[in-house]
Amino acid sequence: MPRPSEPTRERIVQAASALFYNEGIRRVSVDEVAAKAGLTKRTLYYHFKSKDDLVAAYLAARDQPNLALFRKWFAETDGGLPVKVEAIFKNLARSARHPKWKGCGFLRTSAELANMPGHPAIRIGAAHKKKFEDWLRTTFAEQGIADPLKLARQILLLLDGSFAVVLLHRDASYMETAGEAARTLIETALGKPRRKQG
Amino acid sequence: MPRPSEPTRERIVQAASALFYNEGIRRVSVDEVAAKAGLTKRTLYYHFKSKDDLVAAYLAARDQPNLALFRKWFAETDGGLPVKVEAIFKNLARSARHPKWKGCGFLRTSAELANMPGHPAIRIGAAHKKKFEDWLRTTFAEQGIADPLKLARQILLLLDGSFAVVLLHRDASYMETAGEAARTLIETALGKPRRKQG
DNA sequence: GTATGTATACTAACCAGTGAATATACACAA
DNA sequence: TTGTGTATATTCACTGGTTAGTATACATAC
Repeated sequence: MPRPSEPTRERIVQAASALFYNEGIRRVSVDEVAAKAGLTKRTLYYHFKSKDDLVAAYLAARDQPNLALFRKWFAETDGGLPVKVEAIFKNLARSARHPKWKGCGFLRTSAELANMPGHPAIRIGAAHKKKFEDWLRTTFAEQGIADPLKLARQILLLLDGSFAVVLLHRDASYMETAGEAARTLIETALGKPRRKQG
Repeated sequence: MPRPSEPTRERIVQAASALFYNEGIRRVSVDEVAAKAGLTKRTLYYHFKSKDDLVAAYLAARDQPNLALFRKWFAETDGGLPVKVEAIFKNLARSARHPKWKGCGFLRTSAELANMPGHPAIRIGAAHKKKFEDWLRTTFAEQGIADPLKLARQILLLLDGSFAVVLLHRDASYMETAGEAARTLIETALGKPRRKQG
């Protein structure tokens, strides 16, 4: 039965996403993705020209929803800039306590494919992180922060650090530690009255 | 020619380290490791009971030298606590600019094997990071920091974040950004006179 | 003459990608 | 209304290659 096409492609990406995120790229075979999507490998290769292409689609599908979530958490939190940013980390900690959580798909893919620097999936991951950084930088600039780019980069480092450390230790409390560090850095940049952290 | 034994085992670990770090765990076959070590796979399986065992040996061999390097960079830098810690990041930035640099072997392995939470390699990685954190915590405690554990965790987050971000973007300047953030956090914890970062 | 160490040759499974054929839906003609 | 061509979509069966791990035999040192 032809003529679905877009739904089919969507279904393949859904299946690929679940498998690649949970098991890793190289661990998952194209056959497994096809089986999970309920079709044959040959059909999958009709919609995607290679496994690399499928991996790229997996990450591309994560880009917008991920950023939207961060923006939502930021927007729905009442308070000043430090509090709103810290809220992102608190919400992330909640996600990370879910048993199926396995870190950041972009970072894990870039780690697994580190021997293929030009791989499309890595470019998509890099662009995703740049978008997040840009959003922070713009937000900080609007608040009159002196060096908004530097502060945005520092927050990004804390975010990605917490992804990596929480994945390694399976201890989501690091996510909250990162949030506190972010708050301290933002308060310092704002020139807020100093207050020993603790 | 029998009777070398320990040198042989060592040679295998050396070969495995180069390959696993450069190419990734699942990408590298046991045959490749054996070939690089100049012997057959069967001999390799005489010294290691499985590939997992070999992966564990690869990371175990990285543990001490890595920590020693951080301690060395810290010790050989003149100045206060913030400057000495920042020096670690500066030295790391220099390493990261080397073309063969591919991030932190512990983090990349934990990302690749995230679907096997009990894997020995992940436990070795977690223990390694704990050792680093413990060293920082002890050092901070000796300097009278109020909450040395929290600060040590924050620095660890920045360190591992910079590993991840620099690997993704291939831009070692993030390592220096992380160093500045570390300095800011330490100065804040020390109650130093506030100074807008920038 | 036995522990230790090494090599040859193999198994059984897996995997990315393809060749050839087929089925369906729809446009258009009769 | 009915037949027919064509692009779209799907399947079966296959290839050539790779992989972790092993059965068996052989060599060296002490």
